[in-house]
Amino acid sequence: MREQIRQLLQSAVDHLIETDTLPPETRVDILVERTRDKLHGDFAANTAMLLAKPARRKPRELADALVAAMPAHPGVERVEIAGPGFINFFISADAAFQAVRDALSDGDAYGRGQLGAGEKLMVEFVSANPTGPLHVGHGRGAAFGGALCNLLAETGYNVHREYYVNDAGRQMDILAASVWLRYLELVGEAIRFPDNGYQGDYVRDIAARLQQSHGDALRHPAEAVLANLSADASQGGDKEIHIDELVLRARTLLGETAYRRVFDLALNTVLDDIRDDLAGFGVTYNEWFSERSLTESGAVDQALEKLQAAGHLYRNDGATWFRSSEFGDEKDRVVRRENGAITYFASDIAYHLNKFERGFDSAIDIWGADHHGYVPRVKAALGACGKDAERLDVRLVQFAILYRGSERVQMSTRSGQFVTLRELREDVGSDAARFFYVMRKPEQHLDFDLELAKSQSADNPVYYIQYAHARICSVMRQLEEKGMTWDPANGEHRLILLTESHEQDLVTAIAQYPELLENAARAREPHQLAHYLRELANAVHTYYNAHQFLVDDNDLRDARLSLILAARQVIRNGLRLLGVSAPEAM
RNA sequence: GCGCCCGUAGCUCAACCGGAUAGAGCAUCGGCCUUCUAAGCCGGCGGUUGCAGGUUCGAGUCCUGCCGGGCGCGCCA
Repeated sequence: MREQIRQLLQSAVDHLIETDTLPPETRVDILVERTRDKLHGDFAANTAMLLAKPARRKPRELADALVAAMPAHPGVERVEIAGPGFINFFISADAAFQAVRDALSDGDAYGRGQLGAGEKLMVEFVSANPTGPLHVGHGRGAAFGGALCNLLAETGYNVHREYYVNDAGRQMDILAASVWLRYLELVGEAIRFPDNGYQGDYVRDIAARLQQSHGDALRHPAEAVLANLSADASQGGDKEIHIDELVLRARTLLGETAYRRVFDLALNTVLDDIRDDLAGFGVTYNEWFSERSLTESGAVDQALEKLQAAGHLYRNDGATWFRSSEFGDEKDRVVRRENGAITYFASDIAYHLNKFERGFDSAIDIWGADHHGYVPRVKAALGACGKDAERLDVRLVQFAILYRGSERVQMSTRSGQFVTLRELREDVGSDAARFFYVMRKPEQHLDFDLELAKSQSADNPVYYIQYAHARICSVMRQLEEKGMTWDPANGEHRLILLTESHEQDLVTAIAQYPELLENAARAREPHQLAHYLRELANAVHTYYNAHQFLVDDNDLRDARLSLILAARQVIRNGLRLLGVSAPEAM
């Protein structure tokens, strides 16, 4: 309906241009909005006000002309001009009820749209380093990314969900070394665990698996492991140098083959855990893309050669730098260190080039907000390689700040002090967690009070919405128990009997759903859907309390049941996009 | 110091590319269960949208400058 009204206005504008009421070449974005106040009708357009300036005429005068030039439409009952020049549209009851019929006939497909027009879009999200379990900070990225992907897919984008696995970096080496040191402890060596090693219990678990599969085969005497190491931080030294020496020691003593076994066991164990965790959270991927595959295939070298050939690299202090400052970054960045190792940034350049070379029309990256300084350099690299950096859309998600009561919970993967996503799911459930995460717009800091989420989880708005769904299911069970029936065909014919204001409100809410999805997808804001569902649930609960559905009058009962079943369908569809279940009973 | 994000009711947050009288939940006060699930509904209280300018027919929304909070500024990832 909104689109039809937009077209009516467009033809009116065209007509005014043809008749010279408006100057030729007049361009205006015709925006049709839902009204906030029923007195203003169902839809409103500000077109006349926007045209006032180029036309040098008063808005209300133009509104009159637009209305006069507008073709008739059976769904539009009347049009009014109000306020400073709004054109308000009142749609017919029958046109409004069409949404109810659509929701019932389209079922799970109700709300789907063509905004994306099949655009091939890659969304990369979470992509946490596989050096430990996901924590609650990653949970927000997972919930947001998962919901956004669903939303975009529902509105006509061809969405590819991807997790970038950082399986090639120094952090992974530190994890492998940490596992090996814990293994040495298990087999009886008196080693000293480094300050900068991974401290979590999962490291010991992986070490135990290593012992199960390899016995004593990877054992080396503690003296050999610890010999001639520089001081650790707590010994007055540099923890980074210390840990790098330990990694090197592990590679040397174990040899490359055995070291790779330890490394891969650590990687695969953590990755399996992450995969399982996300699946349990309702988040799945089309592809887990390996960083190592980029280095091993030579893609990173090729990317650097490409930059080199274009003259965007230079050497300074023994390192190789990318002239990113010429592409909008605040300063140049190192891509190859003095010791010859490529930087994380270099493989990220290769990865982002790879995204476009794989044929995606555009890409969305979802990052933690602490990486915001990274955006300009990645876009700079794309630009320097001749790609359109505008096709990369980086969405930053602010941190979820955890509280236990009023006390802030400090988290660090390295120290092993964090609340895992798995713990959160077990405590508050996936439904509540996913909804809570996605309720706020991503750039808003999220205060996540664990005590509140656990102790008062019934207050979580997700239950309010689920309850509306369950109540409708319950009505249908009661229908059967009372020996009554619902005739869908008759219900559709009798919708005109739904004249109560609560019924009108619910009809409007149902009709709004496809438009809402489009708005939310365009803005990349799944939280709009969460808020919409709350309002829809409110309309259901209000209606439920005000009117009896299982009445003796067959026609009225059929009509009312059709309405609430349409509402149930929308709740179900919306919750599905958010990754939240729609229980039939609570 | 520079950059990005945020600042709206006591608290947590909405407000659809700028639009009509800034809305919800929680908290608080008061009503509604012999009737389809009270995890619900209805009503009251609660606002100089951080401050000061500017642009506009119109600003919570855009621009400038302050104030306050968060994050980032590495040959780490």
